[in-house]
Amino acid sequence: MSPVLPLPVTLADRASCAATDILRRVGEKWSVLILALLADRPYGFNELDRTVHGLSRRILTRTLRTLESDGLISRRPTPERVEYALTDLGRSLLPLVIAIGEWAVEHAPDIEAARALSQSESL
Amino acid sequence: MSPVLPLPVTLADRASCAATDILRRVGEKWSVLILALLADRPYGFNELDRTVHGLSRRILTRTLRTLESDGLISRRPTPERVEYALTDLGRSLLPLVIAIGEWAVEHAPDIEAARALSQSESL
DNA sequence: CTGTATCCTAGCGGATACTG
DNA sequence: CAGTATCCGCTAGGATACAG
Repeated sequence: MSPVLPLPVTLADRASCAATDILRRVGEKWSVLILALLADRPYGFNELDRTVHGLSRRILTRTLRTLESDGLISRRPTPERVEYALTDLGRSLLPLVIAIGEWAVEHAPDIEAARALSQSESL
Repeated sequence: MSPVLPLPVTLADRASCAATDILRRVGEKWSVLILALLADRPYGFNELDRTVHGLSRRILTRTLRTLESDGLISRRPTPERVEYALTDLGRSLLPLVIAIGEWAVEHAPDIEAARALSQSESL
């Protein structure tokens, strides 16, 4: 009935395709964390490097570039450092992402249970 | 998956870690679309295969397995077919994902502009 | 301080063919 | 009808070293 990917018809279809696009970008391993940090205040490059443990400089650079090219964060070089900050666009997206995070925290037991169940079934 | 980050402290931190976890699963290429379809009614395997063009059987199977093991959809074999349906958990998540999709549709021009800009800058 | 350059691994996404 | 089995390319993620 509903013709899918090429021609999304319903709002849910169109929204779901657009959603996947964003989810895949924001779903990159460190994107959300960086967005959450920048929500408080701007950060310098090395500041981010020091703050986020386990994140290599290479990946940090790439993640920042991606977020910047999507217009979610801004990059402003100053004499002392390069400052990254949330844009208005990024700031408007953040609540939605945080909402998913809160959903995940709230339903963690259900998800855990489901995974444990499917785990035990596969044995 | 990875044993996540360093001790998340604030609610935003905790939510952002949990968010990444979910985003990465739901961000799989066909997950949202399948969830959106099942939001209407249950579907059989081949019905999904026929409805979603461009999706191979192998990927469909894997996607369904993942969604099922996360408790977002249910799998019920009947004499005629195997029926996949949204669970309550999945149904509770869907609005949040759709919200992101709507955000994406609404801000598509901004994102486009940002990408075009960064594209032209790199030349 | 702010990155690049190289090299490597694991996993997603897909094409194609086969199975009970 | 509902999947598996094989094989393959691409890219995210990371370790390490070097550079302006």
